Amino acid sequence: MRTVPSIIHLDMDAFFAAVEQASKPSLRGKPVVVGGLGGRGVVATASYEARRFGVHSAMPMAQARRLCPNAAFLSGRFAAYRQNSDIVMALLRERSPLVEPLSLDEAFVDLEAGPYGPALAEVDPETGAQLVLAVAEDLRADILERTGLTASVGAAGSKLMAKIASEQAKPDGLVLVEIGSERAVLSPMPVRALPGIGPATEQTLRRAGLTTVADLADAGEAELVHLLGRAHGTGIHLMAFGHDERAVVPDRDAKSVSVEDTFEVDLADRDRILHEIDQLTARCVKRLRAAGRSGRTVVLKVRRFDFSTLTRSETLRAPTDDEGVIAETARRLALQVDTTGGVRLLGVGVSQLADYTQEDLFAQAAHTAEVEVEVAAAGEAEADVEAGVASAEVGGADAADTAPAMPPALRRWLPGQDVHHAEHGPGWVQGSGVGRVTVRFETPYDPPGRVRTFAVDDPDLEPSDPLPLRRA
DNA sequence: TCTGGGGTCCTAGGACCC
DNA sequence: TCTGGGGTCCTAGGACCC
Repeated sequence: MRTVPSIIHLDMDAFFAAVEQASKPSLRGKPVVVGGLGGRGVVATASYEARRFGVHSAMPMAQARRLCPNAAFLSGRFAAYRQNSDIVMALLRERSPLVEPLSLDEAFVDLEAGPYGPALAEVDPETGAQLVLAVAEDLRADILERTGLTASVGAAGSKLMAKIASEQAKPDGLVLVEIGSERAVLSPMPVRALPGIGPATEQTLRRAGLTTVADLADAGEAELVHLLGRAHGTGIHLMAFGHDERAVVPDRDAKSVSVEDTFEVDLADRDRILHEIDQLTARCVKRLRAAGRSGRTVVLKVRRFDFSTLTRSETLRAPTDDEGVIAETARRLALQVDTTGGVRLLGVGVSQLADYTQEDLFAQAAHTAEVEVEVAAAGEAEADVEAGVASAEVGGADAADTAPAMPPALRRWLPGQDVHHAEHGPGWVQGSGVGRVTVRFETPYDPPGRVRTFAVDDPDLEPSDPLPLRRA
């Protein structure tokens, strides 16, 4: 048990939308919505201005447009988010080597392991809390100075309470939960405030008459285990008392790699489905190899026209990063799924990852031989596999979307995208349609800029990298 | 204009082995 | 003839998080 609230949880405020507003001066103070702009997109992040209209994360984009038609709707710029996330994480590591990122915009830090550790170990609890507050405010000021973005911070004696504190601190705030006050803070909160309690668990608890964290503490472990199962029940029982001994652990290795796509229109054609599986496999393998890993279990995910979702998996005899082996496996799994009525989403993933890549040619050859025997045993399946392979190869050969140099006429201009014009300099795409693209020319360092419209194939206009939010 | 994409952890049943 | 228990691996699905 800590005597000083030396674990902090940092959470950037409306991160994606805030990066957009910092990058694009004309959007500051205005509603901004970042997410999928297609017919089936959802909101990733809404700025606080957009939230006032009821727009929030995971909401269908169509609904967000109805609620807030005057917002700027932007597709994400992950390079820009990554850039700024790297700056923030580096500032955290100046305070302690024990930084556990949870996503691009969120992390735990254990200050006891860093330069303030010795001081925190010496002082009385009251002085320790003051020191933590000073460190956290200094951190928030550094982040603002280096990125122009605001962060909220919670400080406490455990991950659980630090996370709850940062939620209370939002936006642009700092909250510290004093050691010993955990139960008083938690008791009046709705059960949903506890991480790990989502809509389904909330319903289960509500049916049992449990709505606040105090109710959970009173219920007792046996009842919670009965309602929620062993692991979840005991975990939530501990949390309800503010007990949480989990350590801050940096550098967690990924346990799976996966790629998925929702299609604008459901896929009905089997050959088209097999072709998409090949494309997804290629993307999955690229990321697997970039991480220097290989996997033993191949997972195919299918979401059907009615949103019913299922997975099929197969575990190989040895880990592989071979695109052919993984694609062959995923295609075989696809043939086990009933796709009549259409397919809304396909996904390909790999799990049971091995630490490094080893070409186990013998195991792969043995596996392939095994599969051929199985397939030969089922005549109909054999015909399907061969038809699938043949059409996928044809599809791959003429797929223009993978060509490295796309002809300018086929270029896609996405709202929010960074561009550079030979004459007008840096700007971003406001919108495009009917052969035209509208660009606003402004940078993070200047007042709002002017808008101009070009032909979509204007040779002077090209995509560009995001600018840093602060000049070097 | 209903419902993204990338993950983690847990449960439960069946196979298989000792 | 009737009847074990435990452990591990694989598969499928579900809840949850950002």
